Amino acid sequence: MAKIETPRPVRGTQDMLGGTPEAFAERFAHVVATFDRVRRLYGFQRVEVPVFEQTAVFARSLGESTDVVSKEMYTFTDRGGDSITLRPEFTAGISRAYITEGWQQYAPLKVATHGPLFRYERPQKGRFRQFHQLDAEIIGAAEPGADVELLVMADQLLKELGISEGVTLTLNTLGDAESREAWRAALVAHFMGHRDQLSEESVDRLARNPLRILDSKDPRDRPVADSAPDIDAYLTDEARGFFEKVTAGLDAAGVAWERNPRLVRGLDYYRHTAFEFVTDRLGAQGTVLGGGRYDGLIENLGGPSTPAVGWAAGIERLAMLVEVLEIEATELVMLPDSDEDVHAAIFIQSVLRRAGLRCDMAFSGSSKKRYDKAKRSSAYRGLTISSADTEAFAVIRLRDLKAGAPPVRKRLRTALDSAFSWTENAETREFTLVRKF
RNA sequence: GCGAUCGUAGCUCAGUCGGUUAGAGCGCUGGUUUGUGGUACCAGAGGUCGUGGGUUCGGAUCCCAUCGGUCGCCCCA
Repeated sequence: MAKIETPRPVRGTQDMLGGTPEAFAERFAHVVATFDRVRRLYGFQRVEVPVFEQTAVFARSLGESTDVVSKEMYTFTDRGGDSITLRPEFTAGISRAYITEGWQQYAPLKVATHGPLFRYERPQKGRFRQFHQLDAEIIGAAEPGADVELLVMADQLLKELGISEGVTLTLNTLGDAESREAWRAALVAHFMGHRDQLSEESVDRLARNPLRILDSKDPRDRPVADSAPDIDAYLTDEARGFFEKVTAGLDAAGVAWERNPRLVRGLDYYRHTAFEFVTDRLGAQGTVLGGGRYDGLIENLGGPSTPAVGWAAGIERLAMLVEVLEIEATELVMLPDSDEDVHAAIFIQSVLRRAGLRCDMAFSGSSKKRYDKAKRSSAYRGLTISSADTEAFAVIRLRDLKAGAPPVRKRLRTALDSAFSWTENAETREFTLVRKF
């Protein structure tokens, strides 16, 4: 018979198993749970949007011809002939829903979501083809207070995850449309003047995406990039005022921030505030949480001119930074003394579990093997279950397996009450159980 | 799309100037120890050395190709 070949996992996808020493699945869940708790503190409503959309949703919002759209999306034609794309981000889908579901009536809308996203990229540390993000958006608020609120929430989230140490909020303004155009023109002029000193890649960027030269990693570009003009001189009074209100709000909330005049965005719809929480603990992927104001996006999608601001954070990246969590250990492992006691053990275990105790029992094995297995596991205690000489249901006894296990005897007594009348021998500490019903 | 690096048991790895039957620890399976208890003892299963080709009397080991993982570049919504 031909050997069946197991299909390999798709490149850039991950499988996460809980209960392992790395506890990655637990850390992942912890990040999500913390986000869900914090977003409620700020009054962000949970929103659910589809995992796939018509390709146009992302193509229009991102700009038809960018690399991202042409090369880095999971796009396919479905059976009905429609072009469908797996969401590479949350913002476009939420914006589409804002328009098509009439959510304008709730503006300003504060929403949060999380889930899987898909990008056709080469995987590396902290980058996957299916990955997961937390997302928060405020739609329909033009005030800098919205930017502040999102940043304060992000700051609290990172603090509550215990990873704010070594993570810095870096902040910039891209100005309003007028400021941005003036700055862009000045940058192009500056880079044209030093064209011969730029890397080949940056010469290419000059035509495609000149702002991106500013945050180039190539050391050859740094002198020219560092001497390029900041946006400050090109800001309109309005744009400057907006940015000042954002930074003043952060100061008022006690959120630490750093100005990074080299922080830019690849897409044209960004206005005013752009920010990233960065760290050096994730290899080449420094950004842990990033976002900004995208006042032009909803209009790009055919909606009314609507101001909006939001951020997203990679759950895997956050999970890599949080401490390894203590895995919730089994409290009681059933240890039937012989095969005849297995059914009694099954019943007792079901009673204890209904009462909220974390119990487990091996599927097979002699009492010795069961004991060995329990001893090697992380379980706190064993519960031996043996037949009684009398007509009693069973005799049970607690056995410590780990030093420093949290007390359980009191809860055990209460749990037993629900199904047994029992006596506890003060000397041997054995419980003799008699079924109530 | 480009580059570097790594692929040996379920896991972590040893073995590689070419030479008997490819090893260890952990895990797994079975057994022994008549037991308030041991991180015991014994045995066993499990490998096309990623895949294909080449050089050679002989390849896990050298060469080429290919696939896959990891990390980086590009890109970063």
